[in-house]
Amino acid sequence: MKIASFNINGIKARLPRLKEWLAETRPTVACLQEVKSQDENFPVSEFEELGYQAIWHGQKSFNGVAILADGTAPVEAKRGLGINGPKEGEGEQARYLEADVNGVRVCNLYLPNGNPHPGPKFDYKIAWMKLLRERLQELWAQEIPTVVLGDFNVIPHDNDVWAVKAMQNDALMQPESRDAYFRLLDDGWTDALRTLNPRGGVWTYWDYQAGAWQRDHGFRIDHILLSPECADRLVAAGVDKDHRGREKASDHAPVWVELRD
DNA sequence: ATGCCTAAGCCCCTTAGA
Repeated sequence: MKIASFNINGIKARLPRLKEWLAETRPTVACLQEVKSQDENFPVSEFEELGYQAIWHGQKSFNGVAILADGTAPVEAKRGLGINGPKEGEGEQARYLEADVNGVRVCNLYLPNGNPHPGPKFDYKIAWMKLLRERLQELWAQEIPTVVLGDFNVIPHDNDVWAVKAMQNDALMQPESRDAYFRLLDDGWTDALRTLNPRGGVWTYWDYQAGAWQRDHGFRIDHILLSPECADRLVAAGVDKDHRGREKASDHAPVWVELRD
């Protein structure tokens, strides 16, 4: 089965490109981030026409996550990690959705960006990552075959970015962000793209600004982590890079893993 | 030191992204 993650940056603006990607690459499971739409506006019928069933956790203007499954209904297991946003009186942001599909637990996440650093948004990012780790430790203890994927907003290594200097003050590669990410890996999760591309140089994001795509000024922040049961089934992992270069593209490219059945 | 570019919502500019 193929499990994919795609930060679409607005489902309304991206719908033609998103449907095109689903039809061309036909993932078994597609996890979406930055849906940027309220629940009642989620275009579920558009996906049903393509043979996908879906669950979603929306929010007005920002954030929002969804899980699509080919020919079957994702069975929701958890919605949100139980942490409020960084603004006074703000409720929980729509950043986490977990479901079972074909015997695999899929954890779809849109991790807080954390800029500017330092500040309350960065503190929120680190707190969010701590709660994520606790949730993943629960799943680990239950020995559930699990895939954790999405926009982590963390550049793990220096060779995951086109120029370290350009990003060194950014929340995406602060030592605290990286430490929190590596604590997850130390718990035993396998970073699928890293495992198959240990020398780095694989990007999943290119900024809209300053000709970043044309200059290949990108970095890797969309990740797919595998529990041991899933890591044993890993046959391939990749980035659908050409989808970043199309008209009205997201600033992220889709990432995916292929697991043996 | 800042804008570069894009999306959404609401009012044509602001907020947020990374």
